[in-house]
Amino acid sequence: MPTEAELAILQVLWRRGASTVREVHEALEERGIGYTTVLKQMQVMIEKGLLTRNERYRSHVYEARAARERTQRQLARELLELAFEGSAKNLVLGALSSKPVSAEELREIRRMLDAFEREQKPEQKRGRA
Amino acid sequence: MPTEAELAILQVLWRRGASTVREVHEALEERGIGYTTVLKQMQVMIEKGLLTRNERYRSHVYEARAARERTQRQLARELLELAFEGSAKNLVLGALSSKPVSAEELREIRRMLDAFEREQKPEQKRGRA
DNA sequence: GTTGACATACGATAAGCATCGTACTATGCT
DNA sequence: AGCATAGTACGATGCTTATCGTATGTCAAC
Repeated sequence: MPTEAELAILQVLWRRGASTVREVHEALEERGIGYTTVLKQMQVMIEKGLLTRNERYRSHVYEARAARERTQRQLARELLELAFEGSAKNLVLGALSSKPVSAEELREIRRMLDAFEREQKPEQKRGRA
Repeated sequence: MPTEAELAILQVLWRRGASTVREVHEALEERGIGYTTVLKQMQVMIEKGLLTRNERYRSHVYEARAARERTQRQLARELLELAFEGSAKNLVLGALSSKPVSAEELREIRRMLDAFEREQKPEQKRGRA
């Protein structure tokens, strides 16, 4: 369970892929946060197992250890238990009412639901693996 | 943005309605946490504006200041920005894949989507105030 | 081989969180 | 009145987070 600052760093790494501290720091510049702060945070994240790094070069290259989707799933689960009494429906409701959602996005969500329902119902014979 | 421990207390208050510290403590007993700990936390939550209390009786009676839905909406929004790059679709996906969801719940979610789509169409509507 | 630029390592600090112990207070029973 | 009980208030502790400053290492170019 990454903290807020850690999530900001993870977001950058997920978006850019493997990066140096300097690159992450620059991507986070709008936050007005010091270089060594980012460095230290990333070092701590290594210890926590959130990142891996390649030390072959002078500037170490960091990478997120877990895929974005996996972390997101875990966070959703956590929030679900902590604040939504496990009700996925309410979490979805919260997500949708928390900010205006475009019709386009609503459509995509619906498509996702379709896919989900198909997958969840294995009583029907499936042709593909 | 309530912390984890604070959310546990809020959950109890939302479920039970106005309650004394003792009642909250008992509802949380499976956590094996001390009485004065709960008391202190609730006092802090008063200072933060998360709770209100009625001191008319010897045992003060506490109540959540914000409705469950409002807090949930805010939490969803927060997680959305922090970890999902604002993509409601991905948050919904995360919620659904984080644990098995019953067909019944899927149906309800779909119904909710319908309601949303209808609401979004005529004009830009916000959540209730 | 000294220097400047850039890197990492790491200790220090201030704030917030979760937890509890102890002190104090009000109530009711005998 | 005096005591036990059940409450609140609050300080202290240990831990984590976010932040930064300083020390130190590396390397290229003069």
